[in-house]
Amino acid sequence: MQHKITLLIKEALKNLGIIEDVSFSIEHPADFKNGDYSTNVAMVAFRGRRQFEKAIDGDENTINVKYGVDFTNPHKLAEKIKIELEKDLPKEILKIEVAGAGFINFYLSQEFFTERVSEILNKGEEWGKNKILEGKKVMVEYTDPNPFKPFHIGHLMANAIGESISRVVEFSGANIIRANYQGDVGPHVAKAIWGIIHSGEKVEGKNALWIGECYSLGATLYESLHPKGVEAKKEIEVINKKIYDRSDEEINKIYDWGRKVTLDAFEEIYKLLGTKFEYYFFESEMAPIGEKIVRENVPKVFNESDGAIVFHGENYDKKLHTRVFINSQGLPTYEAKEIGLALTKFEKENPDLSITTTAIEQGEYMKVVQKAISLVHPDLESRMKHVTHGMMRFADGKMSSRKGNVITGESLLNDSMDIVKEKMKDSKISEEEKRQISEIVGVSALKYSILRSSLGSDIIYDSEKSISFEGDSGPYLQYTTVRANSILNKAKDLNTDDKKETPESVTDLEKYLYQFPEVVEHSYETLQPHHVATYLTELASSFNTFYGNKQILVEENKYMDYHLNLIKAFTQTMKNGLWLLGIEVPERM
RNA sequence: GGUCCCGUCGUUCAAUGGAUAGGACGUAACUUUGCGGAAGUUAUGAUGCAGGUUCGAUUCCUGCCGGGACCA
Repeated sequence: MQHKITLLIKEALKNLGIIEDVSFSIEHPADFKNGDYSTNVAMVAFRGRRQFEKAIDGDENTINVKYGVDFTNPHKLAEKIKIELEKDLPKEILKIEVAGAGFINFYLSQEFFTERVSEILNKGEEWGKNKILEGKKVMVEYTDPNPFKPFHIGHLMANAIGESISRVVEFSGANIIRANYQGDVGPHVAKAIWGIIHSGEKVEGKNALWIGECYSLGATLYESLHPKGVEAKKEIEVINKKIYDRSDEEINKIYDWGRKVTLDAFEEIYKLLGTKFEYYFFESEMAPIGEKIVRENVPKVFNESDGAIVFHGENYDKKLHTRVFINSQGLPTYEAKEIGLALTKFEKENPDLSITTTAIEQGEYMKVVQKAISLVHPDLESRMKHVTHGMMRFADGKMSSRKGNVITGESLLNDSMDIVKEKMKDSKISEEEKRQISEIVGVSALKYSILRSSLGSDIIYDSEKSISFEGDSGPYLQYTTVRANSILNKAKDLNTDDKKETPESVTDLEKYLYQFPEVVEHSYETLQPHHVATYLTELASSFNTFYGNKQILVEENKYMDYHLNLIKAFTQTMKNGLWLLGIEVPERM
């Protein structure tokens, strides 16, 4: 429709003799009373003429030759364009009005909206998809928790965002490959193993939570200046070496056990969250690959410096800085491993686009690493994208897994699910179904609270406020959809043969519904899932208003057939949209 | 100290350079013989400060103030 209006306007401009190339825009006004589409063409043309006037010092004759039409302000020009447009209006456009500073507003006809409702019902699960990335392969890396450390709410945040981005990209026609990158070697593992050994307990039957506590113990002592801490630090460094060369039988055993236990625990959480990864990359595997690439590219890209190998980012872009890729002990750093990872992704799947999502604090680091990669492989530069998200923070400061003041993802999920159970305590639903519903709704509350705001901003963790079940929330969207489905179920056996009239007025519900594909596209272009979240909330709200104003299932409703189709179109759109956020819709709640 | 990001109702979050800056929470009223009240309706209330560009600036530019990230 937007395209059609663009052509109409271009035609009108031509007929008016405006030969200047006017780059106007067409958008949906924020307020429906200003029409369904709106263009600023008159204002842009006016500005164009003003600039033209300045350039030629106001020679009236020349101006009017160039513009073919005389106008003293945008509003007057808009009126002229309007009259031109009205000479041949297509049936989808009901009327045109000029308003404000010179906007030309298009009001679509009831027929247009009725057709959209049918289109939604025909497309079903395909509704909202586009073909921008048809035939393309896109790899998305996200979550990235570390074995031997707790899966904290930051990982929960990363997972919700990465999963939603994956789905939005998938709706744009791409073949999606989900990847997870995990640090299975390094000081944090040594700290955890030190903690396990010094707990004096047997590992049999112990879980990931316990390993997390052992890690916290080791990490705290490692940083302590107390004699005990100094001693622990030495021991941890010894363990760290032994993990690398696998020279100690007992440590190998603990390592293999702990790695499996924590990874299995992560898998439980992924299942609950609805994520399934195709690839798991590990730092231990990326280290030798990255090291080799770095050493091969000295001195072309990397340089030796005091026994280490570094990359001088500032030589290429003054916004970058120097980072160490192989340290003075000859060991590859995170940077080297990151190079190994990036190239492994391209070697395994050769994606057209490789998206990496990390916390915002990795932003500067990734810029340097990606510059280094693009110097080694110039063809990959345009195929790598880095998306950052904010942190989960306590109201009084930063959350740190190193200090142990973390909220685990599991406990937050449990809290959220408990609130749902509490809300359902008086309902007659069976305990088993209540458990299932509490999972779906609890996860939704959490995911929505993460996905509702634009990426990059922090989320302040407050146990009272961060999980919301009313108003602007995941459960609100689910509840509204469930209610709509409930009407459809009740209407199944009703005969609507004599209730097939089409109403003359169009509600906000229809006006939101047809915009869904545009929202998906916008969300892909910006890689920002919150556009979908915001849209769904507006859509659900418009349904609730509709629901409050209309009696659907009453004998007098001669529009019943159309209303039921409209509700079907609504539930379909909600279902598709919530899927993009990684949220399911329960049967009832 | 350098580079980058961010300052919007009391709180939390929106707004491709557009129209009266929009939701949610909170607060104050109201709506249930009407299909699910986790809902709806109404009221309340904000662009850090000072300039600049523009027909038009929350958005772009400059300076200042305040917060954060990375680097040193």
